[in-house]
Amino acid sequence: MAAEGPADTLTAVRHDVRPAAREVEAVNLKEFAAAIGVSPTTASRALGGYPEVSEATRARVVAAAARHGYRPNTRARGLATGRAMTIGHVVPRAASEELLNPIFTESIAGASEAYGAAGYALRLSVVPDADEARTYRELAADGSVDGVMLHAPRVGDARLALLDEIGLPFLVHGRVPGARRPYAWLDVDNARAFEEGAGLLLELGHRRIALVNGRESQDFAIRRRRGYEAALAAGGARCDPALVAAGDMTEAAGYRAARAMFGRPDPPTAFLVSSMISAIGVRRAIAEADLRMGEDASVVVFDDVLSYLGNDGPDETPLFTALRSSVREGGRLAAGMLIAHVAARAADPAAPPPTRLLEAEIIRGRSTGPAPERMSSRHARA
Amino acid sequence: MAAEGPADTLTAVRHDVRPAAREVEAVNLKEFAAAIGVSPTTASRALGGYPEVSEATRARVVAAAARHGYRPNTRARGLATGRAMTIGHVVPRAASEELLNPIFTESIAGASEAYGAAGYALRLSVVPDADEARTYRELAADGSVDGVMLHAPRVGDARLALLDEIGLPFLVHGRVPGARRPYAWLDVDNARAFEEGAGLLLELGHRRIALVNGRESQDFAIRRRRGYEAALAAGGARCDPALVAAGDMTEAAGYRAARAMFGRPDPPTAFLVSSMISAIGVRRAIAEADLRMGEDASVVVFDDVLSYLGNDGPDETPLFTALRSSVREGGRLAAGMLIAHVAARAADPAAPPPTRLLEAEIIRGRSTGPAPERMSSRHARA
DNA sequence: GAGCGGCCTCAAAGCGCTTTGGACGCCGGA
DNA sequence: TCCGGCGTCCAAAGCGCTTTGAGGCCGCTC
Repeated sequence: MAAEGPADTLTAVRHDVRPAAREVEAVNLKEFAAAIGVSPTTASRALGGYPEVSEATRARVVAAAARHGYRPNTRARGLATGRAMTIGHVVPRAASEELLNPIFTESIAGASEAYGAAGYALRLSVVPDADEARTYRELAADGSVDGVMLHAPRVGDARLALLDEIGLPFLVHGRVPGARRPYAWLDVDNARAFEEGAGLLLELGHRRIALVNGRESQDFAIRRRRGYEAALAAGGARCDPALVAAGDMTEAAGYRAARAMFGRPDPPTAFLVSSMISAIGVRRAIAEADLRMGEDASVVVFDDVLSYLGNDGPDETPLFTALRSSVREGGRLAAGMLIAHVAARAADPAAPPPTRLLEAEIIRGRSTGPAPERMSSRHARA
Repeated sequence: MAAEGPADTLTAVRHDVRPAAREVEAVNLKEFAAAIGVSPTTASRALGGYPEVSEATRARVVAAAARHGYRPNTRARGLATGRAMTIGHVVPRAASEELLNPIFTESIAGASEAYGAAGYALRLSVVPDADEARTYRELAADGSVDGVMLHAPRVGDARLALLDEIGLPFLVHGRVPGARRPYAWLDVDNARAFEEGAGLLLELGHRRIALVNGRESQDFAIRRRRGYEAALAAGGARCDPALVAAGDMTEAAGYRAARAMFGRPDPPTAFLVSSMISAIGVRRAIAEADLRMGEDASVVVFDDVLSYLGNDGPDETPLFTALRSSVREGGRLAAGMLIAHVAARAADPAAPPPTRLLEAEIIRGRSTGPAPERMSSRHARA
């Protein structure tokens, strides 16, 4: 069981590839069953939860397994059942270096938790960009995964067709605009969230509402703008292109966008911001313009709830008024759906792909307030 | 091969656990070999690169495999060879939520690249904190990994003893102070790096050098302080405890630490900072004190080269003078060492664990300059 | 007291691969 | 011409498990 077993003295190896020393390998079913005095069949069934064994026996076997530390060998089991009990996540290297990185990470962490709870494993591959398609093919060909999760969908994402072609079940965390066939996905209702956010600001009397968005090569950014526009239209507010920025979701970009808008003759009194990071930049611009956030300028932010990026103000109230939807929780839910989807497809290859739209929760923080009486500019308070 | 195979009409399933539909499964060795007119043995050997087949045959088989998209089934192969060809990374949930997160991610990404190149897979488990030990035991018991990588070592880390006990090969990315037995690790020479950094500042004439460090519950922080102290001692500079801060490596913490030091009667003229993020905070404090970085106050930073956190100044020169060591590259190297270690241990269970110390590279940026003539204080330039 | 479930065992057939021990054909050398 | 030897391939065992089919042994019920 431990490392001190007699060295196997593997002499005269014939090939390079050799069975590994047994060190890590644990007892096998036969030995385990013999040790507790049942047949391998019974032990297997007891552990597998099949109805053919009595409750008493099952309990005894399960207890013994826990005590002995016996677990059926994954590979043997997989070989027998035909299932890998593994979900793949493939991240192209370029993407792994982008700012999106924390989002990936967070989603994957959530998914991993869900897999663990369901007895699944997560296989992570960070691959050179050119190898992405090949990786999927290999994953399918050698049967090392039962399905894959797709992150950071792109417009007209080629991965969907590829995976359909090779018959590997998948689920997209996000949505793919322009997809040809139905596919499984889980997404946040970005349009609705931004519609609500803009609606809130309108209710507070704001008319000059800016949008500090992510790049529109990303599906969610497009949807967010649409929601924003819809709200403004519904509220009868004019939609000024000068108040819409789309760029990287960095502190610096948020700062620059907001500062530029403050420099205009008719500056915004409120901001709808696509990420917490950008919002910090917007806040900096507000402070620099000698305005007070929540009084002279309101901010509503979309908060992905990245775990190490809190939204806590000095007291209990959140700093920012936010549309909140946890990416990690999203990853967790997506994982559950994917597992179910894999099972459904195994039973019926024509099973329709599951989809789910999460609503962001709106929380009131200290960054929003009624629109200032008069259009405030950076000089208004002087 | 594709999804359109006739539905298997799996009727009257007896149990819940059922062989998955064959959709994803590819052709097997027997079929493949038959298709190209060789025996399974020959095909296997050709693909495996064994000397028993002629070059001509091998080429033919390999080409056919590429064309057919044939890859030996991972589980079957693993079962036969006794190797999982998989390395596990276990991340306790709490840790995954910490600020350390980006470091983890980056190291794992690097490792994944190396595994991929070596034909290994990475199995990632984010587990509830209480389940960490159990996870390792299970990983060993069901044979799903050949070894594990350890991140974020803690003082007297209990995982070493546990893994030794269950006989699972591992490698630590970092080092564990107070370890009882030799273990495999890869680490950056933090002491040397900070010694060099402080040395550079001393050479520039600085005597009041501050250290803005991470928490000393982390091994690297302790080593960094030691390096700093050693350099000061060697340079004959006094080591003022008021100029040493240890805390979270956040922008805010860096800012606060530097601001507090500037508020003292005898402020520092230079800073040695443990992370790029903190350095941004330090820079903010410098600006706020109406000083110029690189002139009135110098900064040397340890740069983990997180891919989405550049150190580029306006022109080609880096913004910060830095001790640079890429975490991602570290992960990559660590992965290679671990794979080799696993193989070595399989051949000889008593094989000594490999270790490696990486030297950080020092790069000159715009944040360092000669010590100001007179001790500058925030009022000196007024 | 025969019949019947319930629980369990045994034996065996795979899952798809690697690896061994042999066998087959073909070569050059004797 | 015959034979050893080499290059090549084959048949079969076995990795550890699940799953099936065929009973066997209980203790019940009727």
